[in-house]
This record gives sequence, C-alpha cells and structure tokens, in this order.
Amino acid sequence: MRRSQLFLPTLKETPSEAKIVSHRLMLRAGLVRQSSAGIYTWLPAGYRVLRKIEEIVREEQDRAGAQEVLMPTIQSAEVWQKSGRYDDYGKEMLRIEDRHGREMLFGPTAEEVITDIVANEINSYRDLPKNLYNIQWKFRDEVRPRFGVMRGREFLMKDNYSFDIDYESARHSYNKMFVAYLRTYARMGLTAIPMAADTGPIGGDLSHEFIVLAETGESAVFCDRALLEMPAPGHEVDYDSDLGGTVEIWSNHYAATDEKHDPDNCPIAGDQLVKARGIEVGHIFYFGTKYSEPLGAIVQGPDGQQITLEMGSYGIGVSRLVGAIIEASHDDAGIIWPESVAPWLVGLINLKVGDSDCDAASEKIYADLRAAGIEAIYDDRDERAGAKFADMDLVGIPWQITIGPRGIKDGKVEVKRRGEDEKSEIAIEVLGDWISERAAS
RNA sequence: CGGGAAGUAGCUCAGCCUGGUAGAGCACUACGUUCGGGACGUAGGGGCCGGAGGUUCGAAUCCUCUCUUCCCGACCA
Repeated sequence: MRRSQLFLPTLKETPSEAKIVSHRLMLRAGLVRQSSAGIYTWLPAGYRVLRKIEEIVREEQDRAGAQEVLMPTIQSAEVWQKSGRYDDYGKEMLRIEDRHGREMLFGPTAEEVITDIVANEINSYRDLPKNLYNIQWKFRDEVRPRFGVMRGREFLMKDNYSFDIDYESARHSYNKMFVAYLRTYARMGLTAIPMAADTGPIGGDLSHEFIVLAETGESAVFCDRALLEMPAPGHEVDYDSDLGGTVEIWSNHYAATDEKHDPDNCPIAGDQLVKARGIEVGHIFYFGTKYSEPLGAIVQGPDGQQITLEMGSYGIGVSRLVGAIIEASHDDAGIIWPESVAPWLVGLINLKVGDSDCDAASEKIYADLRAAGIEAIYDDRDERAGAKFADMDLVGIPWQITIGPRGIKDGKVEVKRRGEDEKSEIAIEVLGDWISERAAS
C-alpha cells in the first residue's frame, strides 16, 4: 500500500481523553477513533490488526476441533427468560424493543442462543461432542468504559460452547480449549498465564482466566517464575490425546491475583515468585447443566435414557487483545508489533522522493515485495526523513527498509528491525533473498 | 452505582477570576528556501466557545438546567 494513498491519520500529539499507553498509541497510530464512550471505529491499520488476531484465534479453534458459526448480535429476550438471566443480567444488558413491542437485546454473550440451537438440533448422544464458536461483536453496557478498546462497551469476542454427554467428555473439551488458548496467545507473542478463577455469574465449578503480562496491566498478579518459561504446546499437539497431563502441569503452578495472594501462605519462595501486572484476555468455564437444563438441551443416550448435556463456555476478547498486545509491546516511539499481527510486515521508506535513483529503487523493491506476497507499506510521500521514520516507528511496522541517496550510490539499502536501534546495510541484489526468507515465514 | 474533573479550530491548549467584535502552537492550502530522525519564511482557509434558558445595553466569560467525555473506586472478554 502506498502511504500517500492510505487512510492512516497519525497524530503527533495525544488526544487528552486517552490515559493509558495502548489507548494513546491506538489513537496516535491511526488504528481507531472513538465514536462514543466505549465504542470505536476501526480504521484501516487497526482493522488489519484486528483481523489478524481474529484469524489466529480462528485457526487455533479450528485446529482444536471447534466449528465456527455466526450468531446474531440482536437476540430475542425469550431464551434469556427461559434461562432466568433476563432479569439477573441487569443494566449491563442493552435492551431494545422492536416495532411490535417485542423485547430484544444486543447480545452480551450467547449461551442461551447456542444452547437453544443445540437443544433443537441435537437429539442423540451419537452427535456429541460438539464445540461451536463464533467471533462476533458483543455489547455490554459497562457503567464505566475505559482504557480504550481494553474495556469497551462494544467489543469483538470469540466465544464458544462445548456440549458433551458426561463430565469426563466435558472435561476433555475444557482441556482442549485450555491448550488452544495457550497456543493462541503464544502465537501473538504474548506471555499468558492461566489462573484458577471464580466462576462468577456464569456459574459452574471449573474455570481459568488467562492473563497476559504487561507492565501496565490493570491488576497485579503473583505467579511461579516457571510459568513464564514454559513453552506453549507446539503445533504438533494432538487434541484427541489425553490433554489432562498438560493442563495439570500448567494449572499446578502457582498463580494468583492480588486479592487472593496471601504472602504469608504462599507456596512459592523468594526469587521463584514473580510479581507482575496482567490483563485478562480469556476466560474458560465448565458449568455443567446450568443452561442445558432450563433450555432443554437433552439427548437420548445409548440405553434410551434422557441425558442433559454438560456444557462449557470459552471466551477470548479479540478486540481487547489489540490493546493488550500494545501494552505488552511498545516503547517511547510507538507500537512494536509482533510479526504475526502487524498491519504490514515491511515498511519501505523512500528518503528522497523525486530523486530518480531513489524512486526507481523504491518502486522496484516495492514491486518485488508485492510479487513475493509480502504485506508492505511504501512511504512515497514527499515528507522529511524524520517524519517518515517517526511514522513507521509509531505504527510499529516490524521491518523498515530505507532507501536513500547515501546508500543507493553503493547499491545498498538499510534494514532495521523495529525495537532495535542498529540498522544494517544490505546490497539491493541480496535483498531479494532476504525478502524470500521473510516470505517463507 | 458512589466520588471527582473537563468541554473554546482536526489535535494540544490559552482567554473566563475582573463581561466589550475569538487567540497561540501543531495540522491543513499556496509559494519559496530546505531536505538521513517530526525544518523555516511569507500569505491564507478553518469556530453558532457542547446545548437550552436566564441576568445584562452587551455573555466564551456571571447564574440555572441539561448533554457529553475523562479520572478514582465497586464490576467485567
């Protein structure tokens, strides 16, 4: 994409309403603009990041055997009345009346809708287990939206729901998601720790939160240092195998939030205990028959008996992750995107637009990048060098290629990794190889 | 939902106390000089001073109401 044509409104100054670093940088780097409290418009660069995160989440869900559906944003009150949550949910639920006076709502979550579908469509134990997910916009009318997209009222969430015949099977579904979550966060360059959690209003008796570590995180966490050093399960993980061992290893390590951590009774000693700050980016629950029972999600078992389904639900805050990644990865100059979620992998800076050598070399490299299928942003604007460097750093492009009159005389360009200071000179002839190495990853 | 702040140009803010024809920097347009880490000069464009009432000869400024946004706490992907 040519920078001159791109809608990427970067800001030198910080809008006064933004107090935390990810919010400031998202506004300054032209990723989002606030529409009203807790509601955002995603601009091209921000939307690209959001879609990349979404795609990683999707790939890992698919790999773990979940199947994607798309549920409506607007739900009928009926199913919520059946589950009893229509009254319980309170003012956080945005309630709407349609022209016929029917009670509707903007979905804050989808246990009711999906359970209703399953209750209608699945009637035999032979059709189980099932794990259905969707990545859809949710609305929760938070009293106090804040922190930009980290605590918006409207947010993109991956939520899924597992349906099993018995506890053993449900536990396996839970474990699959546990492992898939570890992989999902790792692919985004995040260190995520699972933490045993209260089940809260969703109910149930088995639950983990996934906390991403970031200095600016909203809550303090204490954990065993070993957790930070454990590699996430690899690509080769077999989801049909018994994952209980893996889950046990991870969940047996100490991790607790500020409130629950008791320094006097902490099993982890001295240096092995890490005090950090974190952001909750996922939450998984097993809650048995809490919804299947009121909504009639019942199948017939092998002996002809009626069996109420065992359920779990699993959520990842997709839009929140954009903010969380920035919180975890930035410096004074701007965002430092991990390659896997960067809006563009390469930023090409033509230092002297109008100089025929620089223009020709830049155009050539830009064409090569595009031919290699590498997402590149080409700064072809007639701006000063400083402005271009600052912009690339702010937006957080992982690789910067600088083409300037100084190097071009010797047939060289400069390559810089975002987040590292030194630039290396590379001969233009060799750049092709460098590019193909990039393209392979 | 309790407590606290702020709304003036696209952004950051001054002006308000002590009422008298709306300002600066950045951004934007044109021209010129510059040009390897957010240049400089000259000339421009852009405002119902959040909204509604009130006081006054006169309100960005004083009073009342209202809307919006942000911050701290309780709650949450």
